[in-house]
Amino acid sequence: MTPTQRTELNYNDTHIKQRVLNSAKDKVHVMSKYDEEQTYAIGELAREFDITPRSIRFYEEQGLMSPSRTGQNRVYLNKDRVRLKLILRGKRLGFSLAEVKTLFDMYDTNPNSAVQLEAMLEMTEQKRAVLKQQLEDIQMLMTELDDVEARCREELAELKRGKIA
Amino acid sequence: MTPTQRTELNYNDTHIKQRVLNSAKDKVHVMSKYDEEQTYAIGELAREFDITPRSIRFYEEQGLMSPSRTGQNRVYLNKDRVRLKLILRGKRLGFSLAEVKTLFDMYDTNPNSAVQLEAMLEMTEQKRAVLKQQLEDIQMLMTELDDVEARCREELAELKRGKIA
DNA sequence: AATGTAATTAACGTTAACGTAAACCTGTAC
DNA sequence: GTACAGGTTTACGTTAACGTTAATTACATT
Repeated sequence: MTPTQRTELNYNDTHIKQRVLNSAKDKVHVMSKYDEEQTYAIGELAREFDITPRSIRFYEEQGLMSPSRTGQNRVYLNKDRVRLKLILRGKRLGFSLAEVKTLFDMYDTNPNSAVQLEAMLEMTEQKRAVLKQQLEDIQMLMTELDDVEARCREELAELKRGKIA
Repeated sequence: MTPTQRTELNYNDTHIKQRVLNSAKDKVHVMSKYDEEQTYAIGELAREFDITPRSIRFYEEQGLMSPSRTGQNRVYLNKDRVRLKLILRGKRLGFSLAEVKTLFDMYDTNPNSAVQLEAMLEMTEQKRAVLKQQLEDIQMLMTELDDVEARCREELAELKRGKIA
């Protein structure tokens, strides 16, 4: 509903993902001054992603994020911000919050179990099928939009040439 | 949610449909044998598209379709079936029924007004933007799925070689 | 005549994803 | 000190898109 106003800043997340992956493993990680992480307040994130603080708190309540605290105030790190971004992307694709959560849970879980891995593979297969269907739908709708637009422009042209009016 | 268990038995109902059509007792129009349109009962459409009759009635209640009647029973023609298909496609793409309705309304409205045409063009532009965003999202998600899947397969292979377990 | 199958309207119930209001704390600006 | 901008929890309200009886009708088969 709200106008899309953000399409950039997608490439440098590769770093972040790396770090997420790493910091997941080594709990012994010692921070140097140079990788002191940036923090965000709930309002900042809300503004950045054009949602309300209420939504962010709701996602937490549903077990999709768990930011740290300063006293009783929530403090978000980069990994939280990435999570939020993933949540919103999932939503845009029509995933429910519950589905996003199970994806997160699988991703977070120790993947060194064959069962887990098999489950994960099955899940990705399913999603892939859904995505493929959506792609087809989108393409059909696009060409339909092309048609409609073409007809519109044509009729407009005729109107302007006074042929009808 | 319900497992798809029916894709056949759509052709041999023609008898029943014939009778339904005839008992409709055309007001003036006399049909030749060659332009008799196929008709569908609500249950048939429901089965074909794997939804419930309730949903179809709901779409009608929301002004998205207006099938004809035989007595108090709904009778669907091909155009209604097409409409239904469009509704479902819209839904798969994340459109609300209200949005689908406005699209239908615009499409149905006499397009010989410049205002209407301009509005239509604007609308298609907006939708196109949304679709473009969805395409990007889907592509990103696809490659992410690829990554996850690759990692899974790799770890599985290691497991089987007994390197870990 | 009785049974079964598919349809109908009417109306209340349900779930997801928040919105909204109330009542509260808390650090900084003036 | 006080105003205020931001944060907090708790809890009830809301909307979309149906689900789910219930009570009734009509046609077909046995």
